[in-house]
Amino acid sequence: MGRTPAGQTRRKIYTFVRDRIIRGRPPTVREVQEAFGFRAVQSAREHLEALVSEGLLSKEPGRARGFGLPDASGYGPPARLVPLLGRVQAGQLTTALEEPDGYLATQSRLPEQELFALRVRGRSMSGAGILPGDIVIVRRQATAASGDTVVAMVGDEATVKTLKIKKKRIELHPQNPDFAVIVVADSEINILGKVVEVRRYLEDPKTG
Amino acid sequence: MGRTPAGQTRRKIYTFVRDRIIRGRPPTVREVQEAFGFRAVQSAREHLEALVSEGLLSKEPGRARGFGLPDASGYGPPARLVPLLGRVQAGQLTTALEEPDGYLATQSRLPEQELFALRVRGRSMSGAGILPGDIVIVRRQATAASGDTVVAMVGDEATVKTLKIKKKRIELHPQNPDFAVIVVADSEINILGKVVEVRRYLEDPKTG
DNA sequence: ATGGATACCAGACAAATGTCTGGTATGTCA
DNA sequence: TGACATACCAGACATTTGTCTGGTATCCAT
Repeated sequence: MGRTPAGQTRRKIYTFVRDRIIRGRPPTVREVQEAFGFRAVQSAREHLEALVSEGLLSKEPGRARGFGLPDASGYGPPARLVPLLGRVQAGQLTTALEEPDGYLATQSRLPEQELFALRVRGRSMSGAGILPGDIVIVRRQATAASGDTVVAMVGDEATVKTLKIKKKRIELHPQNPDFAVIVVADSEINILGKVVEVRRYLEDPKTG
Repeated sequence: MGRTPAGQTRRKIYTFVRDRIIRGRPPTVREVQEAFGFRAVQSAREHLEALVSEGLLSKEPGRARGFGLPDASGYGPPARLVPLLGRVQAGQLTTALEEPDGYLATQSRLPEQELFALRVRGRSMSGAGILPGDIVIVRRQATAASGDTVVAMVGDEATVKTLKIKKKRIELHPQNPDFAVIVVADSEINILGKVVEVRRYLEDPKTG
């Protein structure tokens, strides 16, 4: 019946669908139909197919709620959750991973198992903008390049430091003049991973 | 046939389903069945229903891919995307919001429209651990409390500062001795919002 | 005006998916 | 041992959902 200017409804349908996907469940064709007051399923379907042709949506034909966001859409890969660990003590990483304090949404393409998040204690990295209470997201790896910010075991607890590789030894540099450089033989270093992201929540992220 | 120790398979199914929801589309009962090698749909169904009873999953009966993550699950609300703006110039916030540089996954419960993200320029907030290139996530609001980290218009560009409310005037404090405090009459202040989160990507978040 | 494109509609069919009934085997515990 | 719960299976049915065919109305450019 009535007719909408070209592209207007289309755009709204796109935002609607995208929002639903991000929230965890794409809409069915009929849900789109109802949300926009179409009297025919086909109307919704045509818009949706058009959005797929434009590359704004992807879809798996024949499957219920088959729409998705294409990887190359600039909206980032689908989010996934990374376990947040309160603290990690000697040899306890695997155990800690099984009982996380919570989960953080990230957009990393890495397998979930390769990432974890850790709450920072102490001011030893303040000079690098990593403050107590901040959360670092870490990619698990046993080695790292000189200059990388890493999580390593120092004594019996995991700490964040800047890695410096020297000829015969390895140094863990704090970024704060009040703390001392830690020097270890390269056979003794125990690197848990490399920091790929730092986060700071200035208010409760759940309520805020 | 074979039988698995109590709860083991159940736990794996939970992780599987949760992961799929976060990625944007919950599995069907039959997808769970196949993923775990059940020879009957009902087996998968029983596990799923049990997870709902335990409160680990929510579901809408009768609907395709009807499972979801309960809000109170501790895994945070479903992720949603916040638009990332490269820079904001005078009066351009609304325009900028329509053409974001990308999107970031967050777990905020706030409506999507109330949040935006901004890339930080300059070292004026280094003392607060906010470095150039960092991303701040901002809740849109025209006022804020003294001491809050805010995004405000200074000249014709948005900048991040600490807000101090004095008797008759408002001060925007940098956190860096090299920068000067900005003093404005409280009628002239133009606050875009309050910083609720700071992020720093130490390697390319898409490849990393 | 006319052909084409867009936006929408009505009704149906078929596949995907949720749900159900009734069963077997294995473990736990009184 | 027997009652009970758990884990699983086989096969079917009903609903939801994707898909299709054929149509009307409006706008635009030629």
